[in-house]
Amino acid sequence: MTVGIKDVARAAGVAPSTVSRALGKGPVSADVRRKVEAAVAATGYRPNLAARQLRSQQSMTVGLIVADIRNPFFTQLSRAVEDEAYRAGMRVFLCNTDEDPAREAMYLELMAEERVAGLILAPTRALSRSALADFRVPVVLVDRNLPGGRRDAVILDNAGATALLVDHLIETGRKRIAGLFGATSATGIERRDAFQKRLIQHGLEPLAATAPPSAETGRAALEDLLAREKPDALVLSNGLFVGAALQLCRDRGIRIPAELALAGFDDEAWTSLVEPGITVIRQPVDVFGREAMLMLLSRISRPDQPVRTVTLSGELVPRGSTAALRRADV
Amino acid sequence: MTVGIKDVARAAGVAPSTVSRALGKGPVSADVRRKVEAAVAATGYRPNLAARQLRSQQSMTVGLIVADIRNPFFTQLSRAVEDEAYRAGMRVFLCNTDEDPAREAMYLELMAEERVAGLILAPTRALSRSALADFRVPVVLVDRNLPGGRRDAVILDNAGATALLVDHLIETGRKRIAGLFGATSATGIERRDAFQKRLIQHGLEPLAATAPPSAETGRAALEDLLAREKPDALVLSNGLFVGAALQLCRDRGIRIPAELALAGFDDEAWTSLVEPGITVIRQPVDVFGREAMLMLLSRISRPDQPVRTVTLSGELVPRGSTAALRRADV
DNA sequence: ATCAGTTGTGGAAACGTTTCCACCAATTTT
DNA sequence: AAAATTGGTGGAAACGTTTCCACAACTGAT
Repeated sequence: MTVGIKDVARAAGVAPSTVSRALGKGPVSADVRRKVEAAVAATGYRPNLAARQLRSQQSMTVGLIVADIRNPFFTQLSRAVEDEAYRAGMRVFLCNTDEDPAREAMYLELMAEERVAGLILAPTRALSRSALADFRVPVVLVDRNLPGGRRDAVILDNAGATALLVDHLIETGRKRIAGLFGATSATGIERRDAFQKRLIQHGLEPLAATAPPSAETGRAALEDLLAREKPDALVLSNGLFVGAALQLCRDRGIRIPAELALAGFDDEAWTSLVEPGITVIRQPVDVFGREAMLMLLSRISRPDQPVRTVTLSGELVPRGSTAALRRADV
Repeated sequence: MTVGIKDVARAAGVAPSTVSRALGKGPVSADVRRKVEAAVAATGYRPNLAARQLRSQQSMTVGLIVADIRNPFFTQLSRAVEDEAYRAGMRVFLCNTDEDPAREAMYLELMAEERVAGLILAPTRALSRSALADFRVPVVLVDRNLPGGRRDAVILDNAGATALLVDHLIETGRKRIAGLFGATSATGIERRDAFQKRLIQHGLEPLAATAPPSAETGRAALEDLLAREKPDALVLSNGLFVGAALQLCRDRGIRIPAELALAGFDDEAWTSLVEPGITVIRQPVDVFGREAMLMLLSRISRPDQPVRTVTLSGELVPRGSTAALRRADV
């Protein structure tokens, strides 16, 4: 039925092993190579990846497990990873956990069974230590680090970026600054901690809350936060929350930036399309992806090299949502 | 080094074939099943998917090839497909062509070599007929059909949805309606044709242009269209173009809807956050994904069943960007 | 009590490659 | 001129499973 390497060998009048070498990198005469290529074209032969992988005991695919495929950060990241993988002649197996630890565990297991060459992972906070510990394949963490720092990782300088946001809000005259942070990621927690620390340094009260990263839970947490704390500024730890906050303001008729300033993470396209534009931290997403893939390739080729952590800086993009207060607005 | 089924067999005191049956569905005694499970836990055994697939000649993974992973339509689609696949005990191998026919051809080839059980595909218009013709695995097209209609497909009623948009603009008083459509997809072309046909039916001049689906090319085409045709309404065939059009209006100070009405496809979250909200066609994206996966499973189980095409309807979501013109605005 | 059927088990072949080994011929070195 | 190296090739083993086959030990029907 399906045409295998033996059929090609027969068609070319050589041995199967010779076909394998001609298609791979082994030394073959120009004459044989020509004949084999002709036979491949004639038979419509396609190598069976499973057989190849089984015998050669190595795979050309790497896994990429992201927490939320709908988040533009992760889609852009996966594109960048894929581009770099393509450049290195590798394929990417993309999986989406939806911030669900059970699903994350399942995909981790799957990757192990696939015997992927390596894995790039944006872990949930609930990722059990052991699940990764008995994982023999090279792993690079991206966007989210794990306590212990025993793995290669490429992450944002969350403390620095959060401080940029807080300082900016204080400079523009805000005094009651509240923040909502993602509960399921190390990133969200790091940003919250940095937020609290920085506000205390400024002698202000840190009004922080966390929520699971969905539009509904975010909105509920925000409603609670606004009612309880009456803030004059809001910091949001991801693009989803920024959207939820803006929607809430629209529904309630809360004026931005006069009544409430808005600032957050992730420079999604629409943040500059709304009125006023939203002040955000822009992350070098493509660099995240590229760097993670290169790091993984390097770890694959030399498994025992020392662990590295690459920290990238975010950039403050000030827009109308945090414009300085004029006398008239106060 | 790596623990195989033989090691488990030895640990459990049974034959490898018995382990295989215990882990699979073959008949085994409760006693043996218990022993095997204990041995698996003790040895940390993980089945080798490549070996399993090679021997059993069947794969539990399906491929999903989308044209642009950054487009929310496709990310939401892939989530829906994945959910449904998960429910059926299958995995999804997600690939992104970036609307590039060369890349599409490469991934098609890859899927064939992977021997996937089936493939869901959003093809570019440039997809060569032959590339798919000598493709033996079951294929379901999604979002974009191919001429000939010889494949299962689940698509939008593009003509109907476009007519909804055009009629709505005419009802709200627009006379010079221009449209920009994606050049790389069958979908874009179908929408353009329906656009032109409907306008002609109304006795109006169809001002249509096409462009490759990127923010830059879209913007350039829009600038040209505005300068040349001086339209009072704009129809955009995808979310990317809607964003580009809005950005252009912002930059030029063009007032919406007074000077120019905006309406398009894809109900992305931000279209209700901007002022005014954008009138759009909402597509049942989750249904697309679910339906495509079910269709694929059905085709896999009965390869010779007749070809089906499922056509879904879009829903008009009228917002401020196409508000009726008041006297004062004219 | 014999026969047919079922259930549980082990041994061995098979899936489609790559790679090891052996070999030969042609070259280069001693 | 013999020895050593090199380039090219074929044969066969190996990768880790599943599945086919054979067989034994039961079950229930004749």
